[in-house]
Amino acid sequence: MTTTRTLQARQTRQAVLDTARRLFAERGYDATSLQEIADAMGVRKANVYYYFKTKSALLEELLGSFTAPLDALLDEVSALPDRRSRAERLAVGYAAVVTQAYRGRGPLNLGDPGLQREPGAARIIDELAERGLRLLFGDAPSVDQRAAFWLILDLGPVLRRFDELSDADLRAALERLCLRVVRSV
Amino acid sequence: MTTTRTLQARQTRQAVLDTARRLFAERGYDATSLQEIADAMGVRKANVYYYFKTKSALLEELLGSFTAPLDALLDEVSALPDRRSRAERLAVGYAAVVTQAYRGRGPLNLGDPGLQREPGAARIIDELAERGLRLLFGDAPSVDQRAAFWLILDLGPVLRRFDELSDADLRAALERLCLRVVRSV
DNA sequence: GTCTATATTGGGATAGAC
DNA sequence: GTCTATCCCAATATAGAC
Repeated sequence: MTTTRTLQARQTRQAVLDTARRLFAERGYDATSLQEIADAMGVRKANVYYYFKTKSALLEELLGSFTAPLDALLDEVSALPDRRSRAERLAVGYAAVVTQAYRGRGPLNLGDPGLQREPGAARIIDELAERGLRLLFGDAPSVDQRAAFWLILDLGPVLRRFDELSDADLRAALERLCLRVVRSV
Repeated sequence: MTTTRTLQARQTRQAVLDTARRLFAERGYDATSLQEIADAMGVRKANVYYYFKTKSALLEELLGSFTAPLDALLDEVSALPDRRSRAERLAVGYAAVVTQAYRGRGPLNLGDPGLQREPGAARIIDELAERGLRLLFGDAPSVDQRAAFWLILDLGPVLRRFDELSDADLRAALERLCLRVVRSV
């Protein structure tokens, strides 16, 4: 049975994740303290630690919820036959995931130096990226192809500049941007 | 006259700047302590404070040495007549400056959340960017043009992936990348 | 100009009551 | 499950000797 307490637990845990994602995006991972997360939620810091043993554990779970839809997208794309349709589907799907993540709770900035320094997070990002890179450009991507790919992997700096756009307009703009960058190489 | 002491001062001050730039690039601004900078230079922390009153003062001077060549580039470009030649000159110049900064002492990652949070640094970056944006695309840039511009403003994530390229190859790759992105809109 | 020593604050993390 | 209280440490920054 689902007790009141386990329900409460689910809610609080999710609130931690949502708040952390927003604050990590706004201020960066390193500059966001668990104290600030707790304050923004209206709970005590120790309560946050009840759900996540360390700050990096919180980050990794957060990152997982961001990369899971991307992994699913790569699964789907790997079934497509030719490179062109793969690029198309990837751009559309990527724009959707990024927009959703950003507009829902703030983006997870994959280029955040704080993430690169957490070994677990860096590994997750690298593996996802390598898979996408090979799916798009084959096993021996050229320098230009790799450069294009790494350029669009982190859309955080772009997203931050388009607060005035509707979700649909933002997603469409990102689709066009990604498609143009990967198609030109 | 130039005494031994003022000479020493110039050297130490420059060493602080070089070391800080390298560490900020490698680990991020927030994650780099003045203690680490001092250790890497082989001096005491208080000595670093002798040259820069605060950590953010150090950042701003560093940022200035990065944006100065870019400002000069914008001056030069603003004298060109048509948009196409401007884009060409900007891409070439931008690639050169970024490569030089990166290979010389490590890049200054303009997308570092730590920089965005320092009001002085954020202002410098925004002013430079706005000027470049208008120079490239006129006074009313489209959504796609703005997206393309903000995308290439921070090449840090791309640079980090090309340690094996020679300076010349890296610069050439960045030129092609920038040109393709801004030309396609 | 560089050092030693220290003040002070804030962060991550844990113990134990309720 | 949430709280109060606390530990420990690292970071920014300053004072004053050499």
